[in-house]
Amino acid sequence: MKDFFEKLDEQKRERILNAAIKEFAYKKYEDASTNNIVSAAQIGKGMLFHYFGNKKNLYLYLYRYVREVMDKEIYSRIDYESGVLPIILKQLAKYNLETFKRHPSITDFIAQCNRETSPEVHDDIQNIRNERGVKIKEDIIYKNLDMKLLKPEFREKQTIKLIHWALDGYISEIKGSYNGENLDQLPVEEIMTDYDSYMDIICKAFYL
Amino acid sequence: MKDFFEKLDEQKRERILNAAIKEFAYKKYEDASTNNIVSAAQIGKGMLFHYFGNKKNLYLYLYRYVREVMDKEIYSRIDYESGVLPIILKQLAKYNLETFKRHPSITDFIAQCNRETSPEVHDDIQNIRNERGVKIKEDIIYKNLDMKLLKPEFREKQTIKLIHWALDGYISEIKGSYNGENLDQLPVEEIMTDYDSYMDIICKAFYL
DNA sequence: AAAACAATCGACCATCTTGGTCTATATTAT
DNA sequence: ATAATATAGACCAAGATGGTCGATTGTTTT
Repeated sequence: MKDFFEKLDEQKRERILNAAIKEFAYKKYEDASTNNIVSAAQIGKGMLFHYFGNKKNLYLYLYRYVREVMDKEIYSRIDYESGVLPIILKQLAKYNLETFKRHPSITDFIAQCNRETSPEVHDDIQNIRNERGVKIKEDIIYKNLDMKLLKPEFREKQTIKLIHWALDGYISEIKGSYNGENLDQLPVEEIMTDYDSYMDIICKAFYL
Repeated sequence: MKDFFEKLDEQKRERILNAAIKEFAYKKYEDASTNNIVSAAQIGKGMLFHYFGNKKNLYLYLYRYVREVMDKEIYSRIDYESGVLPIILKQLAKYNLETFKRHPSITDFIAQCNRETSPEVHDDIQNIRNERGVKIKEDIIYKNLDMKLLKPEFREKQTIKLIHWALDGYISEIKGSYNGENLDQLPVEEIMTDYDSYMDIICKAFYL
């Protein structure tokens, strides 16, 4: 059934994926409209149901898909060895932006899924979530940090949180400013250069 | 017409306001449902239209209302004199939390209004917005800062942004964790004590 | 070229939701 | 008791919903 979908050429497949992810990202399951999806994806209505059978299947397919993307494109690529938070966060930021470029609404979609309470899909999401242990980003980061690299007066968990919030702030601003159009030309390398200068300030302030 | 509404006892009035603000906060104007509002506010459907005439009037009334609240309860109370960013941000944070307590979705509602593209209300919002000059929070803050209070090596705009993001991060986390229930017991004073300890770290790191 | 097969569209369906109305009932004031 | 006001929710036409299906187009296979 979904074989039909997976055999589509990449362009069309991603058009459908992104249209659907976007629709589900900003509405609860029940409010999301398959009509909006097909019209944004520029396909006939019949096709969506030919590929996925029904709304619920589509939704669960998307959830599995984005989880896999996040895992493969981001989390599994992080190198925690340095023990320096800004270095770890920079990797996260970079891979995150690259994924954002392909699937702009992916983060919001996942957040929406986690909030989802619709009885029709709630349990299924929980099940998929538990299939593989949920990688809780923050826990993994915190466990791999070397606090001795911080200046002595800053060796507290609160410092870690502040650094996290500060550097995430920059990425959020970038994402916010690219809401909409020219996304395929998002200059990741350039952004990472700016990221470095923020990182330098943080390191100068908190690290030895 | 809306006199009827304003003469309601406070409890009911705020129930209606919050139900409506919440409904409009997370959906575009066209997707927001007056049915959801009346059922959340526990009033009959007729009443909503008795008070506001129609959906659009309700929406614009809300927008005027929240703008006034934000102005009166937050922006106009800030004292910029110290020129020290964390001190200014702390005031913002405190007043913000108090407002959040009364109207949990107010910030999201305003954000949604600013994004709003529905032709039926877009222009009206812009007009209300321009009635009084928009106070752009960040501009006012930046203009009143005394950079000489920072350690010399940190006297850059980037430092300011980092501090801003970092401290806003704490407030966002608090707001996120109180999503839903026990909001009337949100311990603002206690939170501000924690805020102080984050503030201290920032000051120790960046200020003389 | 014909026939067989697959991919695609969008009109169509019953059902539900929408913003808004209006009548019938409570409640209050006189 | 009467008049005036406040309230609820059944009801309406219009539109949107998830899902179906016959018709059409495009691509192979013969």
